[in-house]
Amino acid sequence: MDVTLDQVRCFVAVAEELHFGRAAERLKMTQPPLSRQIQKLERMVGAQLLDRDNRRVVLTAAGAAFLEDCYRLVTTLDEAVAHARRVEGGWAGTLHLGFTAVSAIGVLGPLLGLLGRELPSVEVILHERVTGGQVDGIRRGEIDLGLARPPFDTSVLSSRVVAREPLRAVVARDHPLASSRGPLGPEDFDGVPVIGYHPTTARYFHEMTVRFLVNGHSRIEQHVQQVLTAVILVAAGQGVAFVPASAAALGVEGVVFKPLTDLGGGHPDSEPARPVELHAIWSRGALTPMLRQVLHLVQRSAQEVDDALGE
Amino acid sequence: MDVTLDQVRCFVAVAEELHFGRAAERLKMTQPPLSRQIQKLERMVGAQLLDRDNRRVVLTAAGAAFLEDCYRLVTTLDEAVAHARRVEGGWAGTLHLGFTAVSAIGVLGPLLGLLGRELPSVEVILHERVTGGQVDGIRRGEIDLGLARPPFDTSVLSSRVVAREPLRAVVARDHPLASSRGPLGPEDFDGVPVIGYHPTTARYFHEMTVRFLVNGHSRIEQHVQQVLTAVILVAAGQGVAFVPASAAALGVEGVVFKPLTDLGGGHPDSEPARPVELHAIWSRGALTPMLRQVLHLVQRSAQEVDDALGE
DNA sequence: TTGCTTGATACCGTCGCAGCATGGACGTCA
DNA sequence: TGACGTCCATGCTGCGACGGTATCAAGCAA
Repeated sequence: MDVTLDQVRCFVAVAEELHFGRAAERLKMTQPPLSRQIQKLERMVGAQLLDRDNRRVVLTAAGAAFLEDCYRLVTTLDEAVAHARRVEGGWAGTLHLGFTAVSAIGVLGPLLGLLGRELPSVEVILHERVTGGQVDGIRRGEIDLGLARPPFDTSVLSSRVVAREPLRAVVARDHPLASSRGPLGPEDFDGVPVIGYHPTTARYFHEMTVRFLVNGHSRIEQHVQQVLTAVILVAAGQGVAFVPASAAALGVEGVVFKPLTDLGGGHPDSEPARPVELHAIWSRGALTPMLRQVLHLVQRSAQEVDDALGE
Repeated sequence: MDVTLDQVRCFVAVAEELHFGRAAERLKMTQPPLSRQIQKLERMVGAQLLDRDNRRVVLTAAGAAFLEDCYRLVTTLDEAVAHARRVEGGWAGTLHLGFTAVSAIGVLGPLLGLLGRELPSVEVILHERVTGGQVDGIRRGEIDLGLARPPFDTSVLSSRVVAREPLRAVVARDHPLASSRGPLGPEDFDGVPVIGYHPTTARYFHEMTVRFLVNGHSRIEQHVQQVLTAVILVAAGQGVAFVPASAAALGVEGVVFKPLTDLGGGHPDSEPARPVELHAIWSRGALTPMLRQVLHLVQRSAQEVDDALGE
């Protein structure tokens, strides 16, 4: 046979009361079965835990040591149950969060702050990957939630817009366009060398660049994979590039960010003024309670960032 | 109702096998009651721990978290049982060890070393007290084992000789007796001022001094309580004193230790050559398993010290 | 379709546990 | 000193919980 938690609870009661009658009362039972449980426990443990004659009950050294461990035992159990409930409710656990190196600027920071405040028992593990890598990670179960750019395979992924921001042109500080007034249109870049993006690994910005320049006569000369690379090449005098407004936060020296005329013809529900979208993505059907919790916070975080920008 | 350890064990088995049939086999039971136990556990915990359809079983996030805690739980229980057994056998626990400041020199060190090696799970708490204080401590349960000088109240205390050593005379380096040859007898101290001990608080050395000097004509001029004090007074030129041979280890400068002629008429079973006895004492009837273990080591330790001295 | 696997359910027998009554040892009080 | 009270242990009994057998239902394979 084996030691039972009931026996442990009985022992704790008796050890604290040092009196079988009162202990039985506390356990809402009668004294005889309590005596038997203690006897059985002592037999299982293989040590005399209580020294008792007909007059008094005292803990043996072994009993005192065992009592300490019993406290730890019941505490551990209570915590285990509470923890399981919290995890089930999404209030605790581990969140594997994917994000893109530059694109999440201005979103990831506030989100992590909010997570730390609102879900302190959730451990966040960050995975910096490009959009494609995040999609693979989600499919393999390595990532629970990603922050990435469309488009996604909506048959296996669910998504939600987290942030929209304007598209900007980056030009070197000594470039003629740097001193222009007002928003720039596609025609302003006629004949200007443009740093473009890789059509597959940076598909989103590639298409956005192409869409902006449609019907124009500029020359797309490079195919970088990251926004940061594009900005650095601009600073090096290699041409101009189109980047999300938040790229200004990268702090690259020697470049200026210029507004653009609104981009038409994007997704039907996109805002022309802020066409660059960041989405939260997760495995369709794997909307765990924790993901639900986190998505609420993602929305709140995006809202707060929006409000701050609106001021 | 309440969570049972059996349910926990069932859950661990299923969570590890991810298969009710195999888990049941491992638990030496059939599958239906196992299913019921898991259901009941989930009801008790208040969270779904296993996601199962008719084809496969997977842990939920809550289940994975709970599993970790379950491991801790059973480990804690096993350790608690093992610990209780060790304590009962005297292999672990806490030992309150009393000793006298100077008298235990040469005994306490080796004993503590041996305890640390042989009973590493026994925590030793030292209590430096004079013999009387140790006796009180034992009576109050504050001390388990004392290292003290006779006589004791043998109706409540058991004792065992731990060490015997010669009595020596301490004299200042520039004292006439310092350069004498051979053992000194009582007559050598005729007319010499002798530092004596307090008749009640240092009864043992008081009586030993008086017994040695019986029929002599020396003057006992002080009544110190500790051996160390006596040696220091000797160094200060206040006279000579009688101390255990191990007092040489105190390292007081400016004194020399001189052998004495054998002391007759001590206890019937005492050795005249080594009349100063150190006893281990404990509460009669409170010979716990741990005390038994420790007493063995005390004997071994004394034996080793004796052997070392004999070389 | 049949057959196999696997978890859930129904039903039943048995074992264990709790409760009741009592015993036995010890202290207390008149 | 004997009657009484206290307190833990033990014997006995009834019930409830648990495990086993049989079966079902769902999904996959050939």
